[in-house]
Parts: sequence; structure tokens; C-alpha cells
Amino acid sequence: MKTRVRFAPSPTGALHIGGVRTALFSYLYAKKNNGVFILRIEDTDQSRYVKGSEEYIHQALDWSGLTPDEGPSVGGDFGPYRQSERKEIYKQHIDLLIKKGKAYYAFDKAERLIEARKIEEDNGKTFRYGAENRMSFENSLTLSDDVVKEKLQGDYVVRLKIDSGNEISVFDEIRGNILLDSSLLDDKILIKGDGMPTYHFASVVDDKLMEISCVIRGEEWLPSLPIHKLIYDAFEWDTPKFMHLPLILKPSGKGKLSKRDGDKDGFPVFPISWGKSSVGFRESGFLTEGFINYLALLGWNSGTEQEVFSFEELKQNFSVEGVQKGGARFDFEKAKWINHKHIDRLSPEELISLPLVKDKLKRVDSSKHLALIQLLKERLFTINDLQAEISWVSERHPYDEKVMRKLKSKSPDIILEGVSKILNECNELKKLKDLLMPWAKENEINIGLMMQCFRFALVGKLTGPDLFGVCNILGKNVSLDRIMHAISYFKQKN
RNA sequence: GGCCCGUUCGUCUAUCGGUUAGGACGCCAGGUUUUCAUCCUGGAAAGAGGGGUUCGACUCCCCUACGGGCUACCA
Repeated sequence: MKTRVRFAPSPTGALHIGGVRTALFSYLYAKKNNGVFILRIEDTDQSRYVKGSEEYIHQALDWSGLTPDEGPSVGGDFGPYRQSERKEIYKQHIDLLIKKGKAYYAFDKAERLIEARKIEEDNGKTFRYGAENRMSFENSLTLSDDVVKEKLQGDYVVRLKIDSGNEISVFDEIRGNILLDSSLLDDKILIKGDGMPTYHFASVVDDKLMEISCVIRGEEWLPSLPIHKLIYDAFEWDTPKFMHLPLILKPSGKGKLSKRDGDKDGFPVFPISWGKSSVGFRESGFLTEGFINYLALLGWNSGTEQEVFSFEELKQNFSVEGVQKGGARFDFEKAKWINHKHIDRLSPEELISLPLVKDKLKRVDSSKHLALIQLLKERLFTINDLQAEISWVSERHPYDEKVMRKLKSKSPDIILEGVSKILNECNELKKLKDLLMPWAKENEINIGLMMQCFRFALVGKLTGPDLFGVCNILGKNVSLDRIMHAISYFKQKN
């Protein structure tokens, strides 16, 4: 049987990383098994529909490298891929279920149900519309055919008729067998008052018709798996495989990761920006591969000690056995470290061709880009770190007063005069180090101190990348100018 | 409340009955005869608790605790 896996988000806003992780594992599972990755838009709740979110889903998946083989934008043989366009299909299937006596019409007013629910809950019980009490409500099991026919002209829902007292056995690929007493289930609504199907019904029908071989989704769906099993049974359909992924938790571990957590702790929870207020991983300077690699590690491991994976390696190494049972907390520090490894892996040429890098470098003379990236790439955890790292290129960083006070008693002006003399005589900047070091030794100047003075002169502070690299990028003239400026600055301070 | 799932260093995880319980992030200390957020070396750091089963349990079973999820005409 062909492996066919679907990712089925609802267009209710931006896709956050929990959703992307589900998409990723689905994609990886499909590709590992030479299968097909399908995007299906679950837009059955028009009240929660958010404009632009379907477009966002496409763009987010695209940036994440998770491009669907079938879906609303690419098409395919199993469409339509938007549930709102499949109403006829659901209608046909619900009629079948009703005919088989597996589902029935219900006409109860919302107020009536709310009231019934409240009474039960006030008594510390759980309200269930099911085998025990369905005969006391208004539905096609209790009303005469004529009345039903008349009521069908108005609002109604369709419910699944669940027999009580059966043991339902379901199997999850990650957790194994799960047993549940059917008496605990209520007669789930399959078709809502507006004629649209609920998730339970639509997803089962679509998964069957789209020939999905393995349903991969978040763990929050595990409790409704028995209901889905019952729907398959009602149709007398075989079930696909099921895989419920552990949740991505807040850094505190208390609850599912949400947008608020990102806002609070200063990290993104969306792959790409959503609206003006929410930046994504892309805008935060993450590479697709770094982002995806970290996400893969949240709930999966290869069984080896390897942690840094290219996308290709991920596809080859993914396996169900490596998927974790428990939820994983989000750790932005580790995400940045993984991203750092991916940045450092790329060549300077590859890096400067990235739009994000180009953007950060737009104020720098393009002839310097390659050398600059070569010098800095090993220091970058995100591409956005470039901003701070290149602060000395166009203009010197303002002198750090604390450093100045530290250096000024050690004759920095005299040292720098020497450095400028050597630099001035140096024809090839590559050889500067070889000239400067012996000179310092001969003149009994502490090398560390000399380098501190030199660095202070060029960039204004004591941190940054390799100093000879800095000098090389600035060029001889600019470097000399900055040294001269520093000399007079120190003289003036004394 | 009911039901379901889960529980190894602070965090992500390895271990599929016998290990000095391994790796990674972060942290700390050194090193790279110049800085450094890179790199290298080293260090501190874990089996929720209680019962079983077994010659032997982190590993299998039960109970408890804790955490999470679900409990809508939302997905």
C-alpha cells in the first residue's frame, strides 16, 4: 500500500511551531517511505476562519521546505483539498450512515442541552448525550417519521449512535494499544446545524477517500481516537495507522507552547512573520535547516549521538521508533545553537546569496561581503547577529570609556604609534601579524596589551572577531586613520 | 469532577533486565604564546515515591504523587 500522509491545519491564524512540527514529522514519514505528503485545509468552522491564514500556511510550509505533493494549490487526484468544498461528499456519506442506522437526526435546542448539562455538572457528573438518555431528547429515534420529516426543514444536527458497554480498542503507533469503554463516549455530532461536518466526521471521511495510510497529528487528538474508530466501524471501513505526536510545551513545562510565551520570553513561535506584530524564525535570523533541525529534535532522536542534521539526513534517518512519548519543552538556546551549526556549515558564498544576509549587509560595500562573512560566520547564532557583529565596519564603534580607563595608564599612545609605523610599512596586510609580533617582542611590549590597544583603536571595544581579519577588511588607510584618531584621543585623556 | 496519555541531569535525550546510567544545550574551570559569543579539554548535574516479579530492575507489573491533554453544533 502506498504511503500517503496528510497535514490538515485549520485556517484560524498563523501556523505555530507545534503545527509545523506535525507537518515536519508527517513529511519525514512520507518521504522516508517513498510516499506522498498531502495538505488538506480543514475549514469547516467558518466562525473561526481568519483571512489570509491559508496563504500563510502555504508560505510557511514553503519556507520550511515542507512543500506538499498534493493540496489546494498544487492539485492532485483526490481533491478538492479544502473541506468547505467537499460538502456534497459529506452529505452522501452521512446519508449512508443514517440509512445504516449508525447515525440519527437530532433537533434539540442549544438551550435545552446547556440546561441538561448544567444539571448534571451541578451534581458532579458529566453530561453525555448518549445511549443512556438519547431517548429523552428530540431526535429521529424518538419522534415520528412525519414530525422528523417536518423538522428536517429547519435546523438539525446529525449524531453518531454509539452503543454503550462495548470495549473499544485502538492502536497508536507510538503508544501501542489503548482500551476504552464506549459508555464513556457521547453521541458525537457529525454534521452541525449549518450543514458542515465536524472535525471527527470530515477527517475520517477524507482520510478514507484520500487513501491516507497513516494519520499523524498532535497528542490532543488521542482522546477522540475511539470516536474515530467507531466512525470507521460504522462505515465498515478499515482504519489507517495512527500516530499521535507529543506536544511542544512552554519552557516552564506547564502547558502547550503558545504565542504569549514567545512574546514574554522574546523568541518566535511562528515559522515566518504573521502580521506586523509577530516575527517568525525566518525574521529572527534562522536558516530553514536550522529551524527544521531543532524542531525535529523536539520529540524525536535518531538513536545515535548525532544532533546536527541536514534536511536530507533527516529524511533518511527518520523513524517512528525514535519518536518520543512525552511532551518536550521548547528551549530557544538550543535552537540557536543548532542554527549556529547550520550557519557555520555553509560556505561564505552560499551565505551571502541568502536574502536575509544580503539585507543585513546592504550598507556595506559589496566587495567586502565575502571576506566579512568568512571572518564572522563562525560567530553567528542567528543571521541577525550580523547586525551587531558588523558595527565597526562603516564607522568605528564609539570608544568604550571603561576600556579607555583601563588602558590609559599603560602608554597606549606610544604602543599605537609603533603599531601604526609597522602598519604603514606593511605592503601586504596578510603579513602584518608576522611583522607586529616580533616587533612587540623586540621592544618588550606585552603582546596582549598591544593587541588590546590595537583592537580598541580599530573597533572601539575589546570584543570582536580576529583582529587581523578586521584590519584586512578595513584596509590599510582606514586602519591607520583610526589608529591616529585613537592616539590623539589617549593623549587628550592624559 | 470524569476519561486518556505521560514521568532518566535545569532542558532535549540514549539505555529495549546485568553499564562507572552515555551524548547534546546551558552552566563552571582551563586551553587555543591577541580579543571572543566560535573551537578544544575537563567538571558539577538524573532514573518522582512506595510495593511487587526476578539471582539481578531506570528497564516488566500494581498503587500513589506529579505533569499534560481531552471533556463544544472549535479544530
